[in-house]
Amino acid sequence: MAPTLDTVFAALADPTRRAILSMLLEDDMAVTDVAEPFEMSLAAISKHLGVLTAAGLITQEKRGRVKWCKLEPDAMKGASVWMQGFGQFEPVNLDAFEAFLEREFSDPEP
Amino acid sequence: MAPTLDTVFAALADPTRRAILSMLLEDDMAVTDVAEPFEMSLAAISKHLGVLTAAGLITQEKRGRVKWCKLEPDAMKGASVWMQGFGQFEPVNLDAFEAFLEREFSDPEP
DNA sequence: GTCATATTCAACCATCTGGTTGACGATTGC
DNA sequence: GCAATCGTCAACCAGATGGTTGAATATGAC
Repeated sequence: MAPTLDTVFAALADPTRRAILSMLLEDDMAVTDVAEPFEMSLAAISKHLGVLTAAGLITQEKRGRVKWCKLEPDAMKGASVWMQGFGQFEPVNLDAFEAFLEREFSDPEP
Repeated sequence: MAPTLDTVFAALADPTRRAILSMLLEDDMAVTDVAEPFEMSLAAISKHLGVLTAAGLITQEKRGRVKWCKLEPDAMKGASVWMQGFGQFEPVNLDAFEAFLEREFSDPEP
């Protein structure tokens, strides 16, 4: 699923998912280990990981019976740059600018 | 309502709200004028503006019977900094950006 | 083969979200 | 005063979201 500003921002809007991303900043982790510090079911964490994967913020690789989660920080690039556009007051058409960013960052070149 | 990462990211997850913020980048606007380009009711836009206000991304000031909306880009800072913690995202690829500007301003759509 | 571990799936539920419509209060202009 | 304009409120609706539980699927260990 192609990551978009919609999916990335929506994924980042949940504190559990942001905490998961922070954990993965230190190292890759198995699903069960990701779930351990949270007071919710493994299935709920599995859903959160699905949202993060759909947004491109993590990738999951199955080795044996363990699925490893790996942070993909580049998926934040588009969102980060979009926000930076508000730090400097460019006189540019921001709607088109947003479309430009989507093409550049969300749509891997063939 | 205190702006948080939750409210800011959630507010940014909607394309209508991002478009509104882009419009406000150029100038302050009245609610009716904000709503004009969108194909939805004024009440719907009013709700979106409420979400943006709750997130601190805009402020609204009533002068006469007109309510003016003003961008507050500083509200993005927390979210921006949080993302920077995941890596430095170079600002836009300038070559691609110039090509974009070229298409945008000098090339009428076929 | 059998059992335990790792993870997802399916169904369900409560709540949130983004939209609608119609009524309403506030303000301006004639 | 009266009509028009600006914007919000309230009630409602369909669909998404975030959680649960229990069954199912893989894989590894013995």
